[in-house]
Amino acid sequence: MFDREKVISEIKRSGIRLTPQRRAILDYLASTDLHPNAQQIFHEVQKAHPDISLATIYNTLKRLVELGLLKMLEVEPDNRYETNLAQHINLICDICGKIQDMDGGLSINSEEVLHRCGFQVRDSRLEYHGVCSNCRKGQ
Amino acid sequence: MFDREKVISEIKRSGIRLTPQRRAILDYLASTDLHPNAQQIFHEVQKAHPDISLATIYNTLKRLVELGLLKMLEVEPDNRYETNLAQHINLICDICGKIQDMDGGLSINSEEVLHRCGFQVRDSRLEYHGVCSNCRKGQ
DNA sequence: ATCTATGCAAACATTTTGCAGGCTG
DNA sequence: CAGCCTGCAAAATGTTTGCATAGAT
Repeated sequence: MFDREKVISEIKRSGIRLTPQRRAILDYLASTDLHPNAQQIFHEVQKAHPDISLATIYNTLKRLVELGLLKMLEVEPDNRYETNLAQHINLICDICGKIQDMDGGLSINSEEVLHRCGFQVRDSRLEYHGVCSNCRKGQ
Repeated sequence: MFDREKVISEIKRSGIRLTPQRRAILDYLASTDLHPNAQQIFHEVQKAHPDISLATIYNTLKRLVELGLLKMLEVEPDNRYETNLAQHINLICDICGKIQDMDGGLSINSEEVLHRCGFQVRDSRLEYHGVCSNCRKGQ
């Protein structure tokens, strides 16, 4: 899901510094598929780095997104981060907010979009909103 | 794209009040496919209603979304609103922020998602991010 | 006449930024 | 040892809320 070693070597290659705080953030991201938000990452990383600040979390996440090593999901009430860079569909539960990945893509391809709309596709963002299996039980 | 008359009758049926401000907001939404944000709607409606407040814009938009008459696109830096309720893909330009619609959907259907992931799909949100035709010219 | 909607301003919450000092490479 | 990164706090910004009054039904 998130090859910590590969990401670290990519960071070194890019020239940005690998601090203990950034290592801890990467460790957490490599360990979860919860699509956490900044606060969750903050609380988790705080366990090992009690002095870390939220600003460092945000700065690091921004860098990782810029480097293309992390994807930010712009969902309410606050952004979530995912490490799965392969094309997939995010299943987002309207009840509990859980996000799970489902492999799959679109039938329409980039060339067709370029031809039909003159739009050059660089990235896709595919979401299904609904009710997850857990929340369906409770209803 | 947005049947103003149908939306108005739906509003009346639902019991929420149809004020001049709300009419003006609906008129603007029916007239554009710009996928405007709250500020743009505010500025546009201000032309006819100089005293309208941003809070009224937000309240009305929220009501319309709750009624299912409008869709909110959770994009940075601020949310956009779209009146096209049919299944389609939003083409979002990374350069200028323009959003255009492209008809089309996913090859995977709801029953398959339910079967594969136990997830009950209620809505989809499909976006392609890239560069629109206008911004491609300038590059 | 009732009760929701409005406008105003303050409140909120997430994210960003400025700065002095610390640590990576 | 140069310069990026950190933590802290303040700022910025989109959105929500509280309240008294106006207005739709």
